[in-house]
Amino acid sequence: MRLSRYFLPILRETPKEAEIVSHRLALRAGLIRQESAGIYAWLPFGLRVLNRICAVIREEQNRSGAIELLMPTIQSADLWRESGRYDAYGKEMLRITDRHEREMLFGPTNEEMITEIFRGYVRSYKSLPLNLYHLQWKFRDEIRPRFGTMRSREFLMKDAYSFDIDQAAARHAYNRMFVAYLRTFDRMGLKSIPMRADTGPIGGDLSHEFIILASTGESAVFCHKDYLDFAVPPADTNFDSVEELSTIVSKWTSLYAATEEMHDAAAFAQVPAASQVSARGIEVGHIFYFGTKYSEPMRAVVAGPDGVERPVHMGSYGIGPTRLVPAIIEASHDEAGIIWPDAIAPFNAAILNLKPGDSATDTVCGTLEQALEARGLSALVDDTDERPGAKFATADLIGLPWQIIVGPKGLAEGKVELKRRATGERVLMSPEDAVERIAS
RNA sequence: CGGGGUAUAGCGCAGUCUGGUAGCGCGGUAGUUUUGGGUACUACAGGUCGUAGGUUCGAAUCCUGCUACCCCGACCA
Repeated sequence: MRLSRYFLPILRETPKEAEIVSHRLALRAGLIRQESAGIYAWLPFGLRVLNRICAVIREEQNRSGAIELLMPTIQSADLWRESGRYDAYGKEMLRITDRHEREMLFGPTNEEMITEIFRGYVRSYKSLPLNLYHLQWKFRDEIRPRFGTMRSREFLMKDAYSFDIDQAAARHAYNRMFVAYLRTFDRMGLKSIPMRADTGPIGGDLSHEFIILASTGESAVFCHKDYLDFAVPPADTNFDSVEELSTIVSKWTSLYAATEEMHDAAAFAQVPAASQVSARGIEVGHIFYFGTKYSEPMRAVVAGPDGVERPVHMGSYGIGPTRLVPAIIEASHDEAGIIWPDAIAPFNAAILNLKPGDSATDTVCGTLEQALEARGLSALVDDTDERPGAKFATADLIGLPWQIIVGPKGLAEGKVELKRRATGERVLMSPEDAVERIAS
């Protein structure tokens, strides 16, 4: 992709409304544009990041055995009356009346709808376990949205819903998601810590928030520092093995870790002082087991081996991709701009043509782009008329993991300069070697 | 919802106190210049001063209502 033909509105100055670094950088690097309070348009560059985050989430959800579907954003109020949440949810729910005066709502979550779908088809324990998920826009009319897409009213959520015959089976479903979440955040370069959490209005008695530490986090968190060095479960983890997963989950819940609401100062005091981490955190995922809270009132029942019908045991599991974008920026940036982790970078490399119009630099830039694409990698070629200094500043701001600097000076010796954004390391090498290095 | 702010060109701001018909920097366009860390110069384009009403010969400026947005708090799958 040539930058001169792309749509990347970069801001040199910081819009005054942006208080935290991820919000500032998301605006300056042309990722998002605010349209109303808590409502954002995703510009092309930001959308590429969002899509890559969703791709990682899908891979790990699928690996764990979950199955993707897609439910609508607009739901019927009647459905929510069945669970009793239509009145309970309060002003945070955006209620809509259609032309026939039917009461509708913009979904803040989908427990009711997925339960309705489930009960329409599933009758037997033989169809279980089942975990269905989707990635869909949600709307919660937050009292005060803030920090860009960190807490927005309209946001994208991956929400998964598990169905099992009993509590023991549901526990395994919970563990599947637990492990999938550890892997998902790790792949995005984030150190997530599962913390015992309040279940809130969703109910249930087993819940963990996945928190990443960040000074701008919205909640105070307390944990044992060893969590930061725990090894994340590998890709070949057997998600069907009850024992294997429960061993992993036991390990990851063995040490103290709690959010402010669940904090137990006495228990935390038992942690050696040198290992106590008292910090702020961003919630990037939240998982719940809530048993039959919805299946009972909504009559989602399945027959067991004994022929007796019983309410299905459920859990729900959320990740906010539109919150992950700022969370990743908070965790990975420097003075000059964003530093995208390789797994979710909008392009793999920036190719800086320091002298567009020069046949040598033009040719090498074109060759590099094609060579990268042949390897399944993407590149953004800066072919604009800017000064080299401006191009360096732009490349650092938008934070692609690699920069290939192509100028007449280096080409005189047949070399380009390869810069790693994260470390700032710059090495002169042949164009072929640069491609090789990025692909490896 | 309580408290505190803001609204003037795409972005950041001055001008408002003391009313006289709008300005600076960045950005944009054209050109000259420069060419490995945000180059310099010249010219040009771009604003119903959030909105509705009032006072006045005259309102960005004074008064009143409204709206939007931001910050703190409470709130928060």
